[in-house]
Amino acid sequence: MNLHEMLENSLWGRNLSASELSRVLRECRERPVAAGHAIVRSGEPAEAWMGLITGFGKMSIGAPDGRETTLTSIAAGGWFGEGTLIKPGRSAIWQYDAVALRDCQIALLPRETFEYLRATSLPFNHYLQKLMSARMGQFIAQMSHDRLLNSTARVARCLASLFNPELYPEPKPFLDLRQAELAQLAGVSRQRANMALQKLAEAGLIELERRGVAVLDLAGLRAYLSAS
DNA sequence: GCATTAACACGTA
DNA sequence: TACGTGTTAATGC
Repeated sequence: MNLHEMLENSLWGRNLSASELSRVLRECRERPVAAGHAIVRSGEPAEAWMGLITGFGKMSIGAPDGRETTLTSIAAGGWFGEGTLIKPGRSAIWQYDAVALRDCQIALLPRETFEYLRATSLPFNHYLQKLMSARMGQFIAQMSHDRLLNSTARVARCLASLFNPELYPEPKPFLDLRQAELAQLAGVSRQRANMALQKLAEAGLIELERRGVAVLDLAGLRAYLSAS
C-alpha cells in the first residue's frame, strides 16, 4: 500500500473530481513513524490532516501523575485530526497525543488543501460529516459502556468497536493487539484485560493468540453482557 | 466483591 | 535479552 493507492481507494478520495484528486495527490506528504514514537503531540499546532497508510496507532492522553489512557485506536486506511483542523486559525491545537504502536507510514494532507476541499467539495463535506458522526458515536458508546457495563463486557465492546468500517476501512478478524494495549483502550488493568479475554474465549467469541486476538463472533462481542 | 498495582515464572521472537 | 502472557499476593473502596 502506498500513498496514491490509499488516496484513490479511500472513502473520500474516490468521490473527488479529477482536478481535486490531482491537487490532493500533489500536495499530500508522507512520513514514516517508528513504533513507540509520536505522530502528533498534544499542545502542538495542527498543520495537516493525518492518515495512516500502513501501521497501527493510538490516540492517548496522559494525566499529570503519569498515568495514561487510550481514547481510540487508529488503523491503516483511517484518518484523524479533522475535528482539530476545523477550529479557526491558531486555535487548531492537538488535544491529544497520537502514538505509533507499530511502524507507521503517515499521510499528511496540508491544512490549506484540507480547507480547499472543505470549501469546494460537497462530497468531501458529506464524507467529513459521516466520519465525525461515526467518531462521535464511538465515543458515546464508549461512555455508556464505561458507565453501565462491567469490565469483561467493556473489553468485549472495545474489541467490537475496532470493527467499525467507517473508522477502520479494512477490518480483519485477527487483531495484532497486545493485551496491555487493549487494557489501555478499555480502561482496565492488564491483568483484568487478561481475565476478560479468557472469559470471552471460553464463551467462544474470540481465540487468544500470542500477540493478538482472533475475533470469531463479532455480533456476540457487540451484544456481550455481564458475566464478570 | 471487584479492581488495582507489584512481582514473578515461563516461553518465545 | 526483551517482551508478552498468565498468575498470585497485597491493598483499597
